[in-house]
Amino acid sequence: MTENLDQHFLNKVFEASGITKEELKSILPKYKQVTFIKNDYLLKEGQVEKKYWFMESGFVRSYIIDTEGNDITFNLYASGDVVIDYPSIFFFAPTRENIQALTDCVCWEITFEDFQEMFNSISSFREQQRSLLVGSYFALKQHSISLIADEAKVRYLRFLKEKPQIIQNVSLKHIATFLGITDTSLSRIRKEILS
Amino acid sequence: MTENLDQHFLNKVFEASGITKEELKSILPKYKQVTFIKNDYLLKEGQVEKKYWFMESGFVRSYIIDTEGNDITFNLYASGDVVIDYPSIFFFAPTRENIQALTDCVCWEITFEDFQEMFNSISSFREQQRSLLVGSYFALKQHSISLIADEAKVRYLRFLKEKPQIIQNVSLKHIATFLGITDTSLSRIRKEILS
DNA sequence: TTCATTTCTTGCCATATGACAAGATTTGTT
DNA sequence: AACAAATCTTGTCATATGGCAAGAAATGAA
Repeated sequence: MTENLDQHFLNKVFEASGITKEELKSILPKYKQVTFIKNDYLLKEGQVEKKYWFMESGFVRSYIIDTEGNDITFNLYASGDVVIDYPSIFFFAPTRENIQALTDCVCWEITFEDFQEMFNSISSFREQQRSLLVGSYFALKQHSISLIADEAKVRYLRFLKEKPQIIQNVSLKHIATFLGITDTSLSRIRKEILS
Repeated sequence: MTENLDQHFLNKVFEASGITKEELKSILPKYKQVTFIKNDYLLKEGQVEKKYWFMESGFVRSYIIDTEGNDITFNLYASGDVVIDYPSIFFFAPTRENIQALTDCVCWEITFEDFQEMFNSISSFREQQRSLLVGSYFALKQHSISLIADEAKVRYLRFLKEKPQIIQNVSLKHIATFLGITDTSLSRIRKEILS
């Protein structure tokens, strides 16, 4: 890992958030580049998450197994996204969620300790991280409203528009459960859209 | 407002969060007791939220009007809950949501400035407020999964168990849209449960 | 290339829930 | 008390989506 090149990706992540170059010098070294290969688990049900990741490349899926044993995709992540289970990491609670690499991935990992230390000492980092959390909350809120208010076709079309690269790289059955429908229904919806 | 008595409620809110008596002396005065009467709006679509509330008594509903003009309850609040639209307050963004008192309410109001100042200067306050946000995120996550994985009857029964006081005090049509169904369906589900 | 596995599509039928409308009941107002 | 308005229930019918299974297509392994 050549230090200068490695930092390129995170520089891009942080540059828009009012963090100074000086602060970046203490922030960036806390992030470690890690790679996952297809099917690796970033987090498994029952574990307490102690670190989280910025994704540089690849695709990741989080899912839960519901009470009837169904596999339900809770979220799909791509380049630029933050992969984190907030409740587990902040409450030191065993997660109910599995997070798995769908493809080989390059990620930037930070431990909760390092995060916590910088969150308390660097106010611009604090603002940026809080924004990420609120942004996740907002996205989840939109998704939740969509599940109630929109029919499945609309949810699919919206997702297609917002995350085309995910539609192209993730299998339909995973996208379907994320949208709250079966793969069969999604297949029919796609057929209907084509005509 | 007699200072000593007024603070009783917030003392209870803060006491479990490791905030010292000393710190409470600077925190509590920032909260102002306010009352809303039935049908008052705490927040209206298009506004930027600049304060938020701890509820001491009463019931509050947040709702959005979707693209087809349907009124959809997004959340229902009761005593002890925090009434806040995180994305609006943190991003200074006009909200899409309406927040309205369903009954007369007593609340404790804090402005975003005061919040922000204490968030940056008092670490235990910061932890407590971050926990509230993560807790909201977690609740929303559970609700979202339930919308996908559970049939309507299960969602109703779970809500009935978790928030019985809301079921007893809020009209069915509001509870129904919160659960993602129509009031007609909810009425049938209730009938079915009785037998 | 060949075979096995996974993914996607399609058909048939079942079912949960919605749309609409009419009563019944409750609540609020004067 | 008496009326109006809002809320809740119920009936009939429509429809989006699910369950299951079979085949087609794509992917991966040897």
